[in-house]
Amino acid sequence: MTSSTRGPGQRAGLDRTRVLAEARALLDEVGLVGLTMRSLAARLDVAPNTLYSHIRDKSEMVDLLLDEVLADVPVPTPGRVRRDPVGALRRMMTASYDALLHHPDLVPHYLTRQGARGPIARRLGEVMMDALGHIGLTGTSAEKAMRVLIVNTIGFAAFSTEGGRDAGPLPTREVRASHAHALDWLLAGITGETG
Amino acid sequence: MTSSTRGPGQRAGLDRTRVLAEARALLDEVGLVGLTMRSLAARLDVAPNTLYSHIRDKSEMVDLLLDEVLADVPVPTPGRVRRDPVGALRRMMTASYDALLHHPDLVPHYLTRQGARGPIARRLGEVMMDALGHIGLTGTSAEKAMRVLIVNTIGFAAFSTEGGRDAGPLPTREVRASHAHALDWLLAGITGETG
DNA sequence: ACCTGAACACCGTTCAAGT
DNA sequence: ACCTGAACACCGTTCAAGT
Repeated sequence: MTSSTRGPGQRAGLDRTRVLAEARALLDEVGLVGLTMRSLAARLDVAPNTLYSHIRDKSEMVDLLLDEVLADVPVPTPGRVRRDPVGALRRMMTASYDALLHHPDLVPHYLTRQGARGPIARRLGEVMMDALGHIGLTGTSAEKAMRVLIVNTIGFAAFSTEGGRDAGPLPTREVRASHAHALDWLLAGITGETG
Repeated sequence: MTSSTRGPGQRAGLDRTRVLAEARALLDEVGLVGLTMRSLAARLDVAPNTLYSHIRDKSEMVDLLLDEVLADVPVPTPGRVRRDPVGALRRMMTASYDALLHHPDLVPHYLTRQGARGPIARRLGEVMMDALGHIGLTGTSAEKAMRVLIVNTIGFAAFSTEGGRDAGPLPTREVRASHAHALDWLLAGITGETG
């Protein structure tokens, strides 16, 4: 079951996407602590070092998983962003908060590692800059506003998930309300910036 | 040098405070990644398992270090808090931000673990609640405001120190400015809460 | 190109024993 | 009470070799 009889040279039918899909599944089951190169290899029924044929190292794998989480965040259309930029920002940040809550273990890494720097995260960043532009912010002040919103979201997501996957039914209502409240305060500050 | 010739039963003159002091020194030198039970034992010139005579496990040690970092935050006097509660909050959060920046590796743990729950952190929390009370907030709304301010500070500290101890001369000016700006927006929202 | 066996250089922690 | 040797159950990663 754990390691079949397969000699060197005999394929196991693995590819990069399969490895990543199984990594995500394993992450959901056992958390980041349980997601080791060796446990992932066991699940795929290959030797641990086989993974290095498909992935550079563990940190690359984690980075890819981080970006995938953000795929659950709906991207508003340019028209919608133009018509209601503040609402678009509010929805994006709330959806991001919810997406992050589904993967408590990963959250701290968004703040630590360059984290949200994969293609999906970059796309979200572009849309945010677009929305801020419609509010009247550009350049460094827009970047500052974006940082503020991102930190608020990731910070509260991390705060909501203390202790990883053991701390009760995920978003204690109070913390979720705090995130929404802080978001409003920040958006008020950001829009007031231009007046 | 690394391991002297000492038989079982022969004391090394260790105690809990000495262990913690040396752990903090080692942390400053090599970062959290380099702070292992074995490296700390080597520095103290004892066997690795000796540490368990003075500390329950590694997580307890990290928790104690987390709390120690906050000792650098000046606690305002009750009179000062009464006279200028908003200013007191601003100074406390800014000082906390700066203190956290001195220990980049530790920052994510303040959001992840119950983190800031040691005696020093609890004392700071009490003073914050006192200040919020003078502004006019009590109960759950005061707790919400406190959460918002704490998340903002820790979040930006984490954001300031991407990649731990390798990312340039610590606070990129822009991020530090963002923290100050967000702090003002949040304090404005908090004080507006009561009007 | 994909996979293996074997090994390297580590971890945190426990257990029994010594003084 | 404090410390040791030895061991357990792990890690991530590399290297040479096989098809």
